[in-house]
Amino acid sequence: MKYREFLMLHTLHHAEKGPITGTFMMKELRNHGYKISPGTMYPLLHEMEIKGLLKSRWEVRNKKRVRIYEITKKGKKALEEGRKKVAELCRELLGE
Amino acid sequence: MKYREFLMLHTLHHAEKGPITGTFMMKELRNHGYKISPGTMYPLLHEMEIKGLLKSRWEVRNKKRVRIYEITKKGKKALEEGRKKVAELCRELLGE
DNA sequence: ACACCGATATCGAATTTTGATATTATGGTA
DNA sequence: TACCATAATATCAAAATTCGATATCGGTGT
Repeated sequence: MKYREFLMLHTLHHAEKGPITGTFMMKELRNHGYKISPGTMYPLLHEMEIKGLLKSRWEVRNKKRVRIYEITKKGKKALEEGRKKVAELCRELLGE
Repeated sequence: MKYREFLMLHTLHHAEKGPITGTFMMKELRNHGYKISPGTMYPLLHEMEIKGLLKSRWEVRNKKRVRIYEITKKGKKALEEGRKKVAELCRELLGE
């Protein structure tokens, strides 16, 4: 499980709760100690859409045009898989 | 928390249980789904020694000369810090 | 129409990882 | 002793990834 997968996992986690945008995710990740640059975030979201984990549409929010991403069925599956890996990681590093 | 920090954390985790070597850690990480090349592993161990998280010595095992790494007091502290971060990660992604 | 603002997109530079290859010491053989 | 095979460690150029400054794009107010 590489770094980029963790970023995807976080993204899916938030997308599961509700629609997300690029700036929202950057702030959210920042709050959890992940300083992600736009040059990583936007291509990441795009890649996730290509992979079918998210689907996007344009929308106007706060008088700004933003791209809204929503999680797909495939994305939810990937999220569950990712959670299993994190659970394993916890068992491994934090004990049973 | 970047990828390299996760690798360090895993390494400290194993070093806490007992002395480790480069090849041992590569195999161990492989078993947990992290495919690390020697070009990452050895410089990582060296960096960790420079940072004072591990200390090393040469030893002969199975008729081969290996570098043995042991965790230091500073390494144990770093391990605890890392575990806290993983625990946060789990709470965040897996729920309370 | 125009300027400003903020979200998204882009891309060359900087950083990190890879993986093939080199180095090194050991044990065995002659 | 000299030489070879083996395996662990070390190295480094190439590939992959991330950064971050800059560009683009559309909405809003004047």
